[in-house]
Amino acid sequence: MGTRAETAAATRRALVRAATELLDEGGPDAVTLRAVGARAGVSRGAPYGHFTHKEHLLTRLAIDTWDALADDVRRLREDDGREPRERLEQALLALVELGRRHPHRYALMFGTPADDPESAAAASRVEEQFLALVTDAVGEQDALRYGALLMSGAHGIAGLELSGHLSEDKWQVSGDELVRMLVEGVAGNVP
Amino acid sequence: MGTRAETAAATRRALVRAATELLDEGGPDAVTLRAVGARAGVSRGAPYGHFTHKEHLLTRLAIDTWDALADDVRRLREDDGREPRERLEQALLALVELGRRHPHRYALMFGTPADDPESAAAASRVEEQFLALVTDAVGEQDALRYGALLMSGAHGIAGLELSGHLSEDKWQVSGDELVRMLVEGVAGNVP
DNA sequence: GATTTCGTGTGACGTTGTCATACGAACTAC
DNA sequence: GTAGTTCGTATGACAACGTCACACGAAATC
Repeated sequence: MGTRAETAAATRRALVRAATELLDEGGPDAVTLRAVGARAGVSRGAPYGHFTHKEHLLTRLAIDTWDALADDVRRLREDDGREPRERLEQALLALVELGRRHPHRYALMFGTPADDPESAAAASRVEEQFLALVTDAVGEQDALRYGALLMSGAHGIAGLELSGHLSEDKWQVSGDELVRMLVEGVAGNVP
Repeated sequence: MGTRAETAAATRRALVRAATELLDEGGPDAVTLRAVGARAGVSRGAPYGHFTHKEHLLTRLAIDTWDALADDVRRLREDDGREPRERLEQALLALVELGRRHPHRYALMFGTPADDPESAAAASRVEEQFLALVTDAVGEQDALRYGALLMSGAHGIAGLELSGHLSEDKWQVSGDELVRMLVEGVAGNVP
């Protein structure tokens, strides 16, 4: 890492890593450019050499999370040992689980309208992977409609869990069970 | 409005009103206590006489929106001219429509875990009203589970619409159609 | 070896949330 | 009616933040 381009790329990675850690540990308020710079071992102004403004850095975090999710779903798709419907259910559970494990990243992904084209592309890759699973499970006919319904359902379950509006005490049902009911209700009607 | 208590209450109302307008017009970033004070005709420090901190004021906005939604659903419930399933569908559509009409208020309601007990109570009132509609449509048995699933579905549809991940061009289906599919799939199985 | 490039450090500015303090008018008690 | 109290409001101040302008210095280019 002697060359300048290499150290600059390393700094950029360190910035993204620091921002991710700060977000996971302390939520969005903890992600200040000063703190990010400090944790990455650079000054408070250094991020501006790599990102135009703070939101640009946050968008990068969202893209990375989208991409990681796309990889997870892709791996699920390549697992031939399961029934299509079970793989579909696993993919929806992966989204809900992402919300549980990294709530602030999840909020970042869906928080604000994705105006950034790169972010939209990353989200599209997840949707493509997911849509293929839906097609395997319910057939090509109406896969789009069912896919939209399933994604909405899973996203709603994740969202209500995150905002604390899906207490198991109150509704007598867990998020995982809701995902199963969702798949059953949608894919069960289309044999 | 001569007495002091009256003018203070009027100021408080003006602050809430100003904050609501600023939120609707310019999103969360536009809601600064200075701007709220200015629009309400008071100084930047005046809000601290009525709310402990900024988040307290925002929580009040969320509660008011929850209460307005509860009223809407209650009115729907008292409309005896419709089939139970249609009223249920209307209630879910009301949630989605709230997201469309007041996206920033919607984000406020579900944005952060509702730690405030008053806010949780307001949300509970909506859930009670909604649960009664579900019971009318699918019976008392498993109404809780189906209610949770329907709420999740509607919330997910609203959320994906707000974040731009439910483009009709891509999925060949509108949010309203998804709500209908959701009610059909859930309430249709329980005659 | 001289010059250019560019990632980085630093100072500065405006804005924001929040607190301490001071003012003044409405309320209370005599 | 007057004196004292209460409390909503106005103002000054402070730290933290995002962001820009500028300067420095080492790597890259010739």
